[in-house]
Amino acid sequence: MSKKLSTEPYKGVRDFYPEDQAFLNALFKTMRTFLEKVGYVEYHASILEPSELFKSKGADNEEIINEQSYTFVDRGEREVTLRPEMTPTLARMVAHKRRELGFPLRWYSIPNCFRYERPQRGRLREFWQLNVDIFGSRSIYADAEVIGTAYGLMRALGGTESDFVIKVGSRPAMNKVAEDAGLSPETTKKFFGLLDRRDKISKVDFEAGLREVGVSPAVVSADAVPEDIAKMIEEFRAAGVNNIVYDPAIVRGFAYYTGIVFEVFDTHPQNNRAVGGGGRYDNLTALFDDEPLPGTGFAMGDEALRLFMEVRGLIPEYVSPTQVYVAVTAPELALQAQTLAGEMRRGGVNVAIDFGERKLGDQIKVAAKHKIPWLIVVGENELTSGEFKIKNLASGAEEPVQREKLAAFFSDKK
RNA sequence: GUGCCUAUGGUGUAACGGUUAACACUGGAGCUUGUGGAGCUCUCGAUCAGGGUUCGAUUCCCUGUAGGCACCCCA
Repeated sequence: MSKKLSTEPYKGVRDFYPEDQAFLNALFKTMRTFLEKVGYVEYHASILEPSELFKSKGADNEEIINEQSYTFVDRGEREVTLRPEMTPTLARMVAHKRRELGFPLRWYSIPNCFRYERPQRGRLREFWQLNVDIFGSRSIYADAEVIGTAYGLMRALGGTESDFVIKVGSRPAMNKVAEDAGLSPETTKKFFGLLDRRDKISKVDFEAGLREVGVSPAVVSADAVPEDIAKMIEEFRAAGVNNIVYDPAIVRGFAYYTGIVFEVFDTHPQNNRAVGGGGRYDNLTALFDDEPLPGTGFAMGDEALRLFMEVRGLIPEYVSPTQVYVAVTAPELALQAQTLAGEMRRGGVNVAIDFGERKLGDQIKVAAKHKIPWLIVVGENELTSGEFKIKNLASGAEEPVQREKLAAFFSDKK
């Protein structure tokens, strides 16, 4: 006997069974509805990009491309990469048509991305990542809008203000701290790395590290709020948004950010993690042309959001998109059941039928197992009388309905 | 890349180093001849791989593999 294949999915990627896919779809639907309400439009692109797109962001990122991406050579000797993030693609698309797009531009996308790394809780090799960006504005109100949009989305997903906190930091402010302290580029890098790690090390170690690089702990305290951020936080307060705070340790790695940066943190004790983050970048299209195009935006991962919702019971119970299951009392009636299903479908109802190969009890079982809310039995009696009993599988209640009124019965029960 | 933990049917668990690896759920078949999504009967199905210790290994040891978690990194 030959060795059978494993039924496990490839390392770090997920199978989406109908219930999983239903959740993902619902999550995306909430995202789309909310973002389109506040003026964003959706774009998309291929998952494949030439590798060089991800290589040129800066010397520091060489390693990321070589070791943490899916890169291979195609049959035409081109080096290609499965996108590990969407921003370079976005920059490419915007730069490609910048003369005809019209700014400010509000775009969003929900791409799947791949990163070659060891999977762990909340971090997988394939993930979907909402990307929200505004191009063509230097206004701090664009930054504020992006932060407010992240806030609004968290609320739209069912989060309350105590469920998450948005920590806002400032690259320029920290650059100035480094400059005032007379730090060399290497020491500045060390300083930023220290800031990034602050929440993972003790306060004593953090402050000792600061003194080591030559920065006073006082200037990186949460009390030393940069003026523009203080004003922004105050304006959010006035608008009734109270969980946005200044945090000097938010610097977002060594990425392309040049201005305000922020991260959305889950406050649940068992789920203390960033669910997303972003900030301002003013030089992104520099890869493609000479005229700088400012932008600001953020990204959120599907798995981090799912965990956020899961620990709070915000994930709704699955119900099949199929509204009605048509059971038949004998195989010979399958065609009649098809006809009936067709009538209901024309009336806008989602209907699946059984082929009558198994007993009525088993057919009911299948409908219940598939979480289909309603059941209709097609038998000789019903076909003759034209009256069908509609069974609610959740409550067990039954209700007689005339054949021609079936579709109407369900039309208000979506 | 580093460290820690885990590995028994499809799923969740059980088995002091000692009979034929047990139980529940799920799946399949049947009975109850159209409301029985229940009940009853039957049934398919597992010790990750390779070494070692032992009279005897699911159990102890080693290696490998896989998975999980944390670190590194996090675009």
